[in-house]
Order: sequence, then structure tokens, then C-alpha cells
Amino acid sequence: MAEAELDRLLTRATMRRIEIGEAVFEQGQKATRFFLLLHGRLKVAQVTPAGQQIIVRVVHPGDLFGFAQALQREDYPGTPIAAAESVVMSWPNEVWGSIVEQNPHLAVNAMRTIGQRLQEAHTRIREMSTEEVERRVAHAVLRLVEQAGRHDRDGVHVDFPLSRQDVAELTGTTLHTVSRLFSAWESQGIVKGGRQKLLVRDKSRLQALADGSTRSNSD
Amino acid sequence: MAEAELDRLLTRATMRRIEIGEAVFEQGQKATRFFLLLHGRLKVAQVTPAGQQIIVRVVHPGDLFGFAQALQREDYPGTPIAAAESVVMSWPNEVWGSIVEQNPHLAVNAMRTIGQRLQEAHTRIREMSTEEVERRVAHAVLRLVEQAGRHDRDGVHVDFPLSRQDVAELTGTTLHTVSRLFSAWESQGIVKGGRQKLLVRDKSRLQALADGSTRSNSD
DNA sequence: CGCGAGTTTGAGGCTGTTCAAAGAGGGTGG
DNA sequence: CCACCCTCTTTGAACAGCCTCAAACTCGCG
Repeated sequence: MAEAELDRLLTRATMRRIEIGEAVFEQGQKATRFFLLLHGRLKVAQVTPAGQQIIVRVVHPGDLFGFAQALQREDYPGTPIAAAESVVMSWPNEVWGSIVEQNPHLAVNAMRTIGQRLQEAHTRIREMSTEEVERRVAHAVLRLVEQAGRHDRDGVHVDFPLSRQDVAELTGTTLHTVSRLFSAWESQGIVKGGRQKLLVRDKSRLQALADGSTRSNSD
Repeated sequence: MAEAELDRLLTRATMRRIEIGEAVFEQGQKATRFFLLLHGRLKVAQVTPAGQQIIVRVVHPGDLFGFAQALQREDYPGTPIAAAESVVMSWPNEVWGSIVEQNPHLAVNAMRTIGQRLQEAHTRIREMSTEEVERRVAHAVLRLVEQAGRHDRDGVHVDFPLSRQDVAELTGTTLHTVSRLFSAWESQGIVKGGRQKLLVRDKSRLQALADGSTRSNSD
């Protein structure tokens, strides 16, 4: 992309800071802008008619989100909520059109991103169809640590506040079950919990649980 | 698109007939072509490491499929299997590139399609997270009837051979549970089953089950 | 007519949910 | 600086929905 063009792009961008718990926009709202997460972490939630909530995905710094319009949608399909203090950049939809026209390459790129997401969604569907809760949770934790891990001499931390409830909503179970699992894992030295904290001490053993090696170690 | 261009496109296309049970290509195979279903019906399956199978989606006539390369994937993520005698058209991947370059509009369109699929995937995830089996199966049947319904004076038929096992793999349950549900529904006059057949007699009552009106009618 | 794939149905058990209640961490205001 | 409160977490007990195992049945085709 030409530098002049990049400049023009940045000129039209708006920055905004999002407090913990605050939503960038609301599910169902008319989609007028698209966004880029610069800093922080967002959980994209969807609410069912019955009022239950699930987390569709986690947005990491550098990810585009809320580009509903690129998918020809009128409204935003979910609500991105700040899990940590965050900073987002956004553009009006019109800009997207001109970008794509002038840089077909970029459209291809965006498509790859969406393709990856579709892939992830199918993976999650497969896991929910075929795996029992413990393995699903193990997978989810591994993914979180992969995407948002901060290394440390004790292991890898999930680098943003994450409650048991959040993990439950990511894996389609209840916070009670997640809590029980974490307790069991902690007593085996695999993880270490804390209030909205999670530290993975032994990634390989967690991986073993995720892969379904039926037996845990030590009788 | 210019007619000359369309011609050129059709010239490079290959047609192929797929017998019931036959696969168009195999999961994991290197993606060299992309496809359009002209006639028939395909179930896209994914196999887990443990050998379990799930149905990721159903391909209907007019749908593009297997365009992994557009998503920058090397290989096909699933295996499309003919549920009915089918006819597919296919092109080498290179063609896709030239189409997109010459018709950015088309890329946008493809993106919308993928966006819809992502949407569907998220809906399915939400259902699997929050709904119990009966409602999930009801939703799946309604979708099938919507996308592949053939009307009739008794109701709406699913217009391709569909086993209980298939429905189970679509909804993340077992064929036993599906069979029991269908039996129960049949005795209430909501559906009528048959060997790889399904007839929905009372769509509104099925919708009520899907929406979770806890109580059935009668008594 | 017999075989095989698909379907039905029963019984029992397990995983994970629901309901309930108590326990801790950490921020805030007095 | 301490006490309080709110939210998040832990843990127990009982229940239930669904799966697993098992076996019989039936439709349709060769």
C-alpha cells in the first residue's frame, strides 16, 4: 500500500478508549463502522433469546473486528466487551469500499482472516459435538494461552482478566464445572488459578488431557 | 461480468457426476480446484482424530464449495459426500485469481457467502452451548426443510435421503436419541418418518419446540 | 426370499447440571 | 489503615438428560 494512501487512511480513523466491562458497540446495532483493536482484549458475546450469554470469540490486539458491512450485513452480530482496558481504532464503512477497490489484495487478505475464523468455528463445533467437557475446556485454555500467553518462570499466564464464567461461556458449560476442573488440575500441578487469573504450569500435560489420553498420570 | 468472460469461464470448467456415497474430494487433500454444485446434495463431513464423524454443513444446488484456496488454505478442510446423485462443476484454482482481479465485485460477493457461513456456524455454536437436544434437532430439521423442502399435500419433505445418523451428526447427538425424538414427534403428528425419509406435517408445532415453548399441546 | 443397512426400543449408568450455601480476594470509603 | 462489601470462586448433594450397550425389527434391494 502506498504511504500516501496509508496516511489518508489514518487521517480518517478515530481512536477510542474502552473501560473494562464497556461495550464497543451492541449486538443488533446498525453497522456503520469497522474496528481494529490496538491494545487490550475484547470478548465478543452473543445473547440468546432466553438471555443466556455465550462468548463467540476473543479479540486480540491487531485483530480487525466489527466489519459486518464487509460481509454485507446490516447490523453487528455480537457485542464486543472489554475484558481489559482497551484502545480501538475505527473507520466509517465507506472507507472499506474504497480500500477494497484500490487494493483487491487487501480484500483477499480479509477473506483469509474470515476463512480462518470459519475454520475455528468448525473446530469448535466439532469439539462440542464429540468431546466431553474436560477436553473442551483443556482445548480452550490451550488456545487462550497460545493467543494471549505471557511467559514467566512459573509457566504461562493468560494475559487478561478471565473469570471461570468466561471460560464456561467459551466452552458451553457452567462456571461450576469449570471451577471443579480447575481445582482438580491445580491439585495435580497442571495449572494455578486465582481470581480472574490463570497460570498454566505444565502445558504438555494439559495438551495430553486435550488430546484425550484417557488416563491421567500418577494413578 | 462480460459475456465473453463468462464463456471463457465455462470453457475451462469440468463437469463430473458423483454417485451416492462417493466423495468429491477428501479432507486433507491438497486443494487444486474449486467447485459448484449443479444438481443433487452433498454432506460435508469432518472426521475427528478418534474417528468420529460430524457433518459440517449440507451443500445445496447453486452453492460454491471447496474454495479453500480463496481462504489461503493449502488443503480441503472437509470431505463432501453425495447424499443423492449429484453433478458438480469445477475450475482450477488459478481461474479464481483472475476472476477476482478482474471482478473485485465478485470477491465481495464471495465474502458475503463466507460471512453467512460464519454466521451459521456461530448460530450452531450458540445452539449447542445453550439448547438441549430436542430443540437443537428441531432447529436442524427446520433448517433442512427450509433449504431442501419439497412441498406436498401432506406437508414438506426433505428432498434428499437423510438418515437418523445424519441428523445426529448434524446436531451433535446419537442416532438413538434422534430416533426416539422422531418417534415421539410422529406420535404427536408433527412429523412422519421413513427409511432415510422425513416429512414435516406441522411446521408451526415444530417451530414451537425449537423456540422452546416448554409444554407441548394436547392434554 | 434372504440379506444388510437403517431403525426402533429398552434398561442402566454416568457426566454434567441445578440448587444451595459458604468462602476468599481486593477495592473502596470511612 | 482497617473494615466492609461486592464479586468471583469453591464445594457439596441430588437429580436428570443423554449416552452406552444390547437386541429385535423392518424395509427394500438383489
